[in-house]
Amino acid sequence: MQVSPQQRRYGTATLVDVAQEAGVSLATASRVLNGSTRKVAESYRERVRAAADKLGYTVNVSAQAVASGASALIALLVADIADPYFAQVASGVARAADEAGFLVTIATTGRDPQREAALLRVLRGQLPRGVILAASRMAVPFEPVQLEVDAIHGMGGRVIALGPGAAELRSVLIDNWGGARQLGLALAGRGYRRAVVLAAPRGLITTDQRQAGFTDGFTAGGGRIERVHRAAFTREGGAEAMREALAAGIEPGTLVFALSDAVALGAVHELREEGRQLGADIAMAGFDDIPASGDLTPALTSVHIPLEEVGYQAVRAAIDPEWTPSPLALEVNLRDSTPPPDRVTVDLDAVRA
Amino acid sequence: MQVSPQQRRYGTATLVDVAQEAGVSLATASRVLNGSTRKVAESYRERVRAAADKLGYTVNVSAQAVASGASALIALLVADIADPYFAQVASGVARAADEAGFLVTIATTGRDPQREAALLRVLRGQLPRGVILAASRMAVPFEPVQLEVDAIHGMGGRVIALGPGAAELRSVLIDNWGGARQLGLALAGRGYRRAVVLAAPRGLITTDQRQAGFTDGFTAGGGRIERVHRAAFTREGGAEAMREALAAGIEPGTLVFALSDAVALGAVHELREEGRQLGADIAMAGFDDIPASGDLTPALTSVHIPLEEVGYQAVRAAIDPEWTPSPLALEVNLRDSTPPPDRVTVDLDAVRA
DNA sequence: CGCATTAGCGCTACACCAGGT
DNA sequence: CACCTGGTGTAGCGCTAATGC
Repeated sequence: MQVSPQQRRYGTATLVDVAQEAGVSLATASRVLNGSTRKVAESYRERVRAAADKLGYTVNVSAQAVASGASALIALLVADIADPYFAQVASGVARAADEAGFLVTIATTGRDPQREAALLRVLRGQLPRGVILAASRMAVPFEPVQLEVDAIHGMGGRVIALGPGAAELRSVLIDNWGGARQLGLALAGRGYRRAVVLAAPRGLITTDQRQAGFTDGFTAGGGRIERVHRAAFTREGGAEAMREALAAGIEPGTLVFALSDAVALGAVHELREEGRQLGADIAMAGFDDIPASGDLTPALTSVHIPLEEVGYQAVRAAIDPEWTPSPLALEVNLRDSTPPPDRVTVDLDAVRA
Repeated sequence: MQVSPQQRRYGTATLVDVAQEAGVSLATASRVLNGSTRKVAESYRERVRAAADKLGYTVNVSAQAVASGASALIALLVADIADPYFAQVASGVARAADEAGFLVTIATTGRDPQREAALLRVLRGQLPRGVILAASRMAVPFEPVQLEVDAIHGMGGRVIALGPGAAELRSVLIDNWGGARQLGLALAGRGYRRAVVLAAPRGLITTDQRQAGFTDGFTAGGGRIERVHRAAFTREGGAEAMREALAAGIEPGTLVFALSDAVALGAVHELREEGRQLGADIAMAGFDDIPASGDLTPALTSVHIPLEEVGYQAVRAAIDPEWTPSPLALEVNLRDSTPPPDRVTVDLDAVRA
């Protein structure tokens, strides 16, 4: 925080300068330029605005924050901004924040709860109006994180969770369970009977819900979950889980369900490395429906989440007192990575059994 | 900026509280907790830290910024955070900022210079130590943007440009021209003789350089640029340009060079819609080598840019006075979207001519 | 040398006051 | 004269950095 002399304001006009230039009081200038509901005569408004324009004035938001005790800031916490899932959410957050005249600060947790807690503490120092917790939430809340969340509430900030509803937190609801169930039903309906699940470590609400929903739907449709392979909830994790799955043996015509598209993409990569074919040989379905999934050949079956909208709603939830959660529509997109399984294969299979 | 009474600090400890709790002066507490090189006896350090911990103290960065005239903030301006190119850069920025104890604010311009200027003005209000301009820069600087850049310099902030070197700005250099030239040479070397370029509107430094470099390399290798189709520098623009290109007719064995992978991905989508095949039928090369390009089948030939590193270096350039630009290594990755063109096709072609 | 004291950063919010009904 | 309307004056937000002891 060492500051060289010339770093200390040089050529940067302050409100005092503007007021002086306009020949009005500091208070009036403040009211014209930076909010307040109080009325100011049009003639004064003009003069102040002209002066501000002439001097290239910009409000010092830090000073504003110090004086008012709150800032027009939204803090966004994601696991990894390079991940298309979070990037899309961030896009919606940026759009909503911009519309509302808010600035966005972003930080990445790398999926480490310890880091998440530390970052929350730092972010709290910005007195953000809202904090959006997009990094994966645990079923059993991590104590230090919980403490920070409470502290943010204490200073008047709002904490928004994505996905699972949570007590004490506003949430943008994502029906992971329902979407996964629909997917399971649809794929069973297409004729799949055996599935292998590429899952994440237990404890993440999102993944637990997806796994449970899929299992429910797939078995309800007459299918059976043969095995579950767990690895990190990332692309690399997907490759790893798939390696494991292949080592354990996967018969042609088996469906592989990855708990996210990122995991699925990693798995597809691995599967191809091993010389297997995506589609009729090994079918694959993901979740999230990120853009890259559509570029895959054959295109990946997935459950579409309007992620940009999720981010947008999260900001609304943070800054609009009237906001109420409205369920976001998920959509199952069956594509060619899960073709109707070959009848012959199914019959042979029955015979073999 | 209206603040309800309970938004006004409640339960949030300040430095005064900590100092009181620890039984030391405000100044000492400040020195212990928030930097400064001045020495404080270990016994005092202990007491202050214990008090801070007990009260859950976090420095109010806004107050810090007001008092010191600078904040530990990096502002990042991108065209579109959902775009993998920018998402990867952002990832590197986040990592570097975190390492250095900086916070990152992010804003999206949507490729609109007008918006860029407006956002820069707002961001300036945060007194960021550095501003990273990742949104596409124009060959002819947009006046209002230039004014804001000057203002930021005036207040002691550093403005970092990505890509093309620029007078007066520190830049993380990306050798678009050289990379594109290598690509052109390599593809001519593989045997391609005719190329169609899917380009962006003139005026963007990045795209102009890539187009020029490719043209240089490809013709040097014995190839010829048949046509250039211009559309927006986005995925949708790629689809549009490809539509145009297909309408104008593309012979099998022709190489299509898209100025970015995003453009290429849009083009591939379009090409498939039209029933054409990627590879031997229509070959395609992109630029950037974003992860999604590797998931394409056949995988997309592209020029790899270490985007995460670009973001990382940008932050270093912003906060490290000693930083000097070191060229980042680009790498041409020839993949199956540009197979060696069929000899027969080439011969037939020669006969036909 | 190592601590405490304090001015002041830019701004907002409140208290205040002048003039017209 | 009390009341509104629309301006001014200024305390103080939490912190840093220069000065004092």
